[in-house]
Amino acid sequence: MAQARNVCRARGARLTPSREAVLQLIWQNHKPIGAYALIEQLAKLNGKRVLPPTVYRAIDFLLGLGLIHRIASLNSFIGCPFPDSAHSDLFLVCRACGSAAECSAEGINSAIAATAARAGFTAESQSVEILGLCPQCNLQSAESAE
Amino acid sequence: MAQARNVCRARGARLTPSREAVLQLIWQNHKPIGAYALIEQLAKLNGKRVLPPTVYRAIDFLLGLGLIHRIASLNSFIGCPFPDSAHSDLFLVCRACGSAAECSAEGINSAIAATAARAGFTAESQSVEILGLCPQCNLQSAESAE
DNA sequence: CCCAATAATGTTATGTTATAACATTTCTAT
DNA sequence: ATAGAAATGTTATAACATAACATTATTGGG
Repeated sequence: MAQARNVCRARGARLTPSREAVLQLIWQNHKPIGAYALIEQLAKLNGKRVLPPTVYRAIDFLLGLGLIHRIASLNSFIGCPFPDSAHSDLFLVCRACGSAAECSAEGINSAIAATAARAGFTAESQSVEILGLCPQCNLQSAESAE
Repeated sequence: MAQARNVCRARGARLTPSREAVLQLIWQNHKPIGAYALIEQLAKLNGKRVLPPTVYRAIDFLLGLGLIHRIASLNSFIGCPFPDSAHSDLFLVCRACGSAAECSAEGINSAIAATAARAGFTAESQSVEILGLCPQCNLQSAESAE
């Protein structure tokens, strides 16, 4: 959270209470969480109802700063573990437990850059999501299959 | 379309008229198209109203056979140009014109496989979408900036 | 300090995407 | 012909997201 404050200060952005609350909730979850689940949790915390624009605005703000990421294939959001450094925007999404691990993978990014360049395409951002089984769930499914 | 029929025959699946109609529409569009746009077009073709489950079922069927792909970042669907061969599921999505070009990029797939393996993750499918400007739109934006 | 400009939030309404659940029809193989 | 399976029709609603405008809070210039 201190890190988040630094990022905001560096960019002249205001980490207001409601934005911070959304960031907290997303960070506490170690899995991607949907906007409406955030709405519910926020309503419970605040003791009053919370409307969609409230959280979507906070989400947009946090996405813009790179403090969270959107997992397009799940319509949900997850905290970014390295908000200051450049990152790959690459996720290993487990279909069993719903986790989404962000990976740094230089090889992939350079391969993507090369592919885009070859096609004459100017890459601006990317969404790379690998769906499968995380190590834990993989073990479990192997056990249950015995 | 003959190709589509072959794929179906090979898999013992039935390319019924409504599935074929949806496939046609997706193929005719050279850009990703959303489910509700398909519903409209299909209704116009058929001269009667079409309900969501109808197209979503066709979409699921076609996705299952690899005849179309889902572009997660756009909630829309596009035809697969190489339905029989293995493919990368990698798209160059233009934010200006909305096109989505499917790329074969061996380097990326091997890099992804290596990253997943290193993390002990079993990859099953992937969604790799590069957002940016396609060559045509790139030129145009360069011109208009002069 | 006050005020105007800007930024953020509140509020109402609605748009867009997707699926659950169950009824009916069509197809297939015997 | 007929039972079982596959596909489609139908109703309803769930889940995700934003437009548009009103109000409040913040900040910087005077």
